Amino acid sequence: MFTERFLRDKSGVSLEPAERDRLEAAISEIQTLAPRRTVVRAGEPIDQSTLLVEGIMSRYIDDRHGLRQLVAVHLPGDFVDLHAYPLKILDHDVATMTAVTIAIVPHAELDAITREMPQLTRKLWFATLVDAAIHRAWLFRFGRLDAIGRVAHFLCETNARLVSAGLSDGRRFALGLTQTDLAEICGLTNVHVNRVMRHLREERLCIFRSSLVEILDPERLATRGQFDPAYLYIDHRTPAHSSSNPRP
Amino acid sequence: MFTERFLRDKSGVSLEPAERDRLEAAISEIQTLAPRRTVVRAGEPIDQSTLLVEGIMSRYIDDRHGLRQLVAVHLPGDFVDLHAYPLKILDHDVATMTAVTIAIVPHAELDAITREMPQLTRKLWFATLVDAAIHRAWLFRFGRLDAIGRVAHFLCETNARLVSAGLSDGRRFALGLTQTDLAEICGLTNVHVNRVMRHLREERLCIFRSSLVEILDPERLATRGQFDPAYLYIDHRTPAHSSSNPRP
DNA sequence: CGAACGTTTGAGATGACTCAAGCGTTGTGG
DNA sequence: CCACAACGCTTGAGTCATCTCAAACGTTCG
Repeated sequence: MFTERFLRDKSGVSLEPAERDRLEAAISEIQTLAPRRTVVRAGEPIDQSTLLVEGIMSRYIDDRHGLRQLVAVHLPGDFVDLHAYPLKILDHDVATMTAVTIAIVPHAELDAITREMPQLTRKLWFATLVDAAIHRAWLFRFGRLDAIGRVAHFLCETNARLVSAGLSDGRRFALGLTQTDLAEICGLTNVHVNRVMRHLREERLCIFRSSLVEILDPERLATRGQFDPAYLYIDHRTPAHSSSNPRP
Repeated sequence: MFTERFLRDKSGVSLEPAERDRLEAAISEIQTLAPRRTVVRAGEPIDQSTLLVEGIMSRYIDDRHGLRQLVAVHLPGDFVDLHAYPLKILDHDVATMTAVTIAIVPHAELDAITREMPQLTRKLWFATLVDAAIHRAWLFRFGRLDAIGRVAHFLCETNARLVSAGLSDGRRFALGLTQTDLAEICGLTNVHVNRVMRHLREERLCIFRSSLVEILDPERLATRGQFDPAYLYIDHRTPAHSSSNPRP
């Protein structure tokens, strides 16, 4: 079940069995890719989209000097470039951050789905709009938070999303990123991210060492990052995930 | 024709006459609203969306202390909160910036459209994704540009969008915003925006006085703001707009 | 063992902020 | 029709968060 985590726990739009089957059937191929590979370039027409099964991917925009600004980080269960289906050409690049497993969905299959299953179409639309809501949260992060707040906000967001994917227990999760990655995500320098991490550690809010994030005080970390998870549209009526165990 | 400017010149998705008629028929009401009124609050369920006919609207997220971060500015022709149709609840507030004329579209009408007109549905989906692309451009602006670059980028973007709406000739356009509005948009203080505007004036790049923006050197302004209009998905095969003439 | 990569720390530079005050324009009520 | 209040624009001075540059240290892996 490659689509197992897609739209899991999203309020009011979790997939019906028939819809999930249809989406599974739309997958043309499963691939594994190495870390730090660009898989889609801005401006190139594309006729398929990528569902992330395992690993972390990113979307970024290069500036004139080749410095990249990350505009999204994708976790297992995300339909990374589903928006390429209506758009056909992307305004940004897509890359792997870690090694990943992805499922390829041809746009021709999505054409069929939009013709035949308007309810499922609306749920796919919904999924792209949650990504847009995350963009807005990132705008808030950039515009209103200082360096410590930005990192705190990102860690809270990632934790909430991984809990929803069944990959965090709410306090500890694996995150195969470097401090330099964190810097690109938060619009800071790696040097300053390092100082921020030291601060979070000394304040007993959060520890990030050797790809393991440990949130010591979720409450205070969320307050420091002014984090309110409403924009993730996670349905809290269905509590945790007993299906797949969280991995440390 | 209240939908006249909606999706105008968007590459590959301009509306067929039948689609435009259907959308016009979906409008339940036309309203005019005063400047600086909040019209939708985050977290409140909504069952209708707003097409902006005239004026400027904004979307924003409040921080803990009530300071707002703008996450979008909407111009005539924008379907301001179409994303509320799949999402049902918004993660941000929606407000008028100037006096506006809006067209209300009930979600029940959009339900009918998604059932009956998959092509039009895909175009509505497309419209929400262009908004997301603009979010990404804003993230780039915040993460990679200094104060002068941010303002330059925003002015270039607004110019391009207004040209597409037939409301700018590419060099001069009316923009009923204050320097404080510009500061909220660009994540700066109004004091600093004032210094930025002086710089742009002295460099003969752009003048903004009494609600009139005059771009003196579009080329250099775009360079200064690292502005590349690709993310707006405007179709450049159809040249300028002879106002509301039908196109071949 | 050496090379590549990531983390850590220090010192100095700087872009944007805060606070404060003055000026110009517009609209309104006496 | 004037006075004044409200609002937006402009400028100055001092502060601070983050950046840049630089160097050292730790870890992993071929």
